[in-house]
Amino acid sequence: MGSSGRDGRRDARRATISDVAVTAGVSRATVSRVMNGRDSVDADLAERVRSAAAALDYRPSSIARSLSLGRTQTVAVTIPELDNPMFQRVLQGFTDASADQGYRVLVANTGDDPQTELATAVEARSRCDALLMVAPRSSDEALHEILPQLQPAVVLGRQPSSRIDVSSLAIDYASGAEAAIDHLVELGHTDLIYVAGPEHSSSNRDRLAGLARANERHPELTITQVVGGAQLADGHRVAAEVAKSPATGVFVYNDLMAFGLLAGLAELGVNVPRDMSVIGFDDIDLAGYAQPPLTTLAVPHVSLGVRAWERLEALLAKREDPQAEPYRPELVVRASTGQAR
Amino acid sequence: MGSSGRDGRRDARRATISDVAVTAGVSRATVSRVMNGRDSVDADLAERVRSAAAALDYRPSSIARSLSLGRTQTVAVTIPELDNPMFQRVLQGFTDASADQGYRVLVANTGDDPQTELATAVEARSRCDALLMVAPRSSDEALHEILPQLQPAVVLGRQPSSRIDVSSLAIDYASGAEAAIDHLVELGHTDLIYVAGPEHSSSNRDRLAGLARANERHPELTITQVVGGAQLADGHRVAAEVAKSPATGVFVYNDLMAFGLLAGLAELGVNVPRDMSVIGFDDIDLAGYAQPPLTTLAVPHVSLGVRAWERLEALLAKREDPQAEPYRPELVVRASTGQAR
DNA sequence: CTGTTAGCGCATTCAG
DNA sequence: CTGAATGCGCTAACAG
Repeated sequence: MGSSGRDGRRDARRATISDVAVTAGVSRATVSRVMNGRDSVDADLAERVRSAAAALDYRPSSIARSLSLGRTQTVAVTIPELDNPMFQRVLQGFTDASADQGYRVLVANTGDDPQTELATAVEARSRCDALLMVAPRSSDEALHEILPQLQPAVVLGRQPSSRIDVSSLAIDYASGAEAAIDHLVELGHTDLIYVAGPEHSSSNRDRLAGLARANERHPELTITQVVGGAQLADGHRVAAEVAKSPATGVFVYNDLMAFGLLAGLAELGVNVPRDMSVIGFDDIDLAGYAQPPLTTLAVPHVSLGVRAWERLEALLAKREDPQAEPYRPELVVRASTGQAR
Repeated sequence: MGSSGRDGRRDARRATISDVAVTAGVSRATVSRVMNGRDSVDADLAERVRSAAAALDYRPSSIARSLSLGRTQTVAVTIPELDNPMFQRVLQGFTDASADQGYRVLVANTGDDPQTELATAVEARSRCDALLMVAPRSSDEALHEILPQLQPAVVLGRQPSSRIDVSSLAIDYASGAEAAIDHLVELGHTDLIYVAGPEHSSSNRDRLAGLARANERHPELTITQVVGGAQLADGHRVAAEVAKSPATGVFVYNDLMAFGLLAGLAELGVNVPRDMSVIGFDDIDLAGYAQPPLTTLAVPHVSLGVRAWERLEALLAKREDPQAEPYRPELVVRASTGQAR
């Protein structure tokens, strides 16, 4: 088995706890105790162990520890699109927060295929102590069926549409969309466009629900839907259609597309906000530096990542963690929206 | 040890290979062989094993496998700033490429402190089969000293300043900076500003070296350095200083700052490129949608991430992998640079 | 306080 | 082709 036989004295394999035990003249248990900072070890012995360990450049195998302890100090994160800046910010907050408590993060990009998402989640989870699913694409049913096996787990960015038995951290996209429309209404706009997000994404559906609610409260509104997407180019592509429309206000699925739209509108000579008010979603860093600075709905992705970790940590510690209310995006008014003429 | 005694028949612990062996009436070795797709197993037995496994919802413990096989199918990545979009793109390329070959990625955000960077790298590496260090901040000496213990490892975005005994994937920031200056010179600009990056970052030093070389070839140039940073806000903050300068061309450390600068300049009524030419670095997605679209030097971070994985994979397979030339950023001319008046 | 023993879950040599 | 035995490296009960 060992590729070098029993006595591989001169090969470069890492020293094991046994090696340290031998050279320190103690048992492996004692080495283990010293390495784990147990107090109940004679000072002399402890010192001998420490120097032996140093001499051999010994570092405990975390894999062996994992097997023995039954925990890995690692948490898995599944993300549908790792190229999405929003998800990356979540990852950032989550990674930093968990690192503070000695945990590492295993990332898995699930891609757009909902088929593989769950399989990936299961696999990634199996290597770790817990799981965070960011904005899962899978159906509610599939999710509910599999989540029990995945616990501790938390789901971020998905409305807990039925009674979901995992901790979930929702973002109230609907109320955000509603607030966007209300803002445009207050400015006197009545003919509106919604540049939609990915058709099957639940966050797009949520926004549509918000639009519907706003429309109920303001029956005089016209809200035309335009096929969008999620990327800069999608927003840019849509500019001509928006420009020729009689609408005076546009609510865009996300800031990225809003940026593309702003650029396209500028090329077409449409003045924002004079000729057209534009409002985005997310409040990415760049929003404040757009020309004109972009009015938008702020979603604090980094802090949501942090909160996701706090949830998970509570679960790991078997603490009760009260389900928080869905996060309501906050309106940030800048210069891309203005009074209707 | 087992918190439930020998016969925890009714607790929810995952089935182990032994459970499957018992219910299938075979040995654990046979189960192992079946699970790993060894052909040399009687079809009947194999079938019995498979159905037992299915019935018990058995999934092999990857931790136990790791210990037994001596490999984890996981690679570690250290990143100095996980909030840096460029590094995230590297991570994206790397994650997807490695996933294609059945590897998972463990991310570790090392933060700005070079002190902890190496310790983090060692710790993360110890859980994995290999390591990618993205743009390490540590000194060359420290790096050289520790890297041998970390192999297989590759370093991305750092000039192999002395003979470095790990695979490294360098980006030739210096030649990029030179190309930026040359571009401005060709447009007739002679009074130039460099909005500098983080003072101690090696990628900033590299750009400075490029500027020096360009200045040697064009002794008539004046290149004034302005204290910048790396973020949008830094670029914005610097706008006034740039605006009041007699310079007509600005080379900015990265696109993010260039964006901030563009916004600041617009607020001050400085027309780009008429009054001032601006050139960035990186070619982030947004660059083409800036107003005006940003001339910049393209660094293909995603593909660099992919190449980093290819390197690492070659190392893991003990294949020889020829050291490639440092990547030379490519000039992308858009509308933010123009003829000097 | 320290050493002995057993076991985490799996893969693999070696007999049979 | 199959099973028994052994080891991966570490931790934790249990004696002493």
